[in-house]
Amino acid sequence: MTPTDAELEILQLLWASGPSSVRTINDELNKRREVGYTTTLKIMQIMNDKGLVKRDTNNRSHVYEPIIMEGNTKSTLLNTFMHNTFNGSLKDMVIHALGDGTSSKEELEEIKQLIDSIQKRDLK
Amino acid sequence: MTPTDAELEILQLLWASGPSSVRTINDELNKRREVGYTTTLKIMQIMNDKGLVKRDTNNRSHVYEPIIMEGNTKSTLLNTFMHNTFNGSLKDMVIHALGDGTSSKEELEEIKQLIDSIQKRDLK
DNA sequence: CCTAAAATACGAATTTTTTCGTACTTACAT
DNA sequence: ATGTAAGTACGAAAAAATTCGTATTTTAGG
Repeated sequence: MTPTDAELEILQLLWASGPSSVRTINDELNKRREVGYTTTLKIMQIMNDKGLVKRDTNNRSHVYEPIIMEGNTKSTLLNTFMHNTFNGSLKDMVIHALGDGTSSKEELEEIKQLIDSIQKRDLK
Repeated sequence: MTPTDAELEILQLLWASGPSSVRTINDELNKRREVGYTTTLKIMQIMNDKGLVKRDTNNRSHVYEPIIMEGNTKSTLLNTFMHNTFNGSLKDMVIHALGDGTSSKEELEEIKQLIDSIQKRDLK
């Protein structure tokens, strides 16, 4: 199951901070924009129903924790997006990502090294 | 204005094939999945209202043509996605795109060359 | 024990996007 | 001229995602 946008935003916080209460997450969200507490609560309950997270209900304030893995989830989302937008062409996507001139020298160099390390890995 | 998923799918066809009638586009879509003619018509009318395309109504069968540019549109979509999913980190995104081992040797090589050409370009 | 603060539960309203039915129009072949 | 095939127009239903109000529950402090 793949998360919606609102769910993804919360998952990112959970992945970054570890198990958290609704209060904590809602406070984080409200640093960015105004969101009602029950809105955040509801989304997190839905995520629980869907099996994206699990929760510990032992204490009054429930603690939510991601079940789905960050890496897998992002790869799936990326594949879907790449398919929809770039007809599945990684190269096309990279052209658009790098080609607008906003990438720094360092960033380009880093990415080349990244590819090198993948190529070395694949040899083994 | 950025297109929805259904709009993007149609835009891709228009970008690829040039100005087209609703009939043509709907036929293309139906090679992939079943879509009602009036559904396609409606989306294309909405796109016209939004200013994503323009249309020539001189003939009975109207001919639609994209107004928004393919490159710009895809870059915008990519930026939004990268922001939502990878916290704006191009490097993280590339890691996920390349790291799952599904990229061929050739593809990796091509992308390295792509980066090289960008680096050369940026020197000038 | 009682109250207030802070949670959860849950239905429902809203918003956005997609899909489609129906009415109307146009062009053409007979 | 007229029937039919192929369009367009448009409202509204359906589906998906988000937001929130209100009722209820829980807990800690006085």
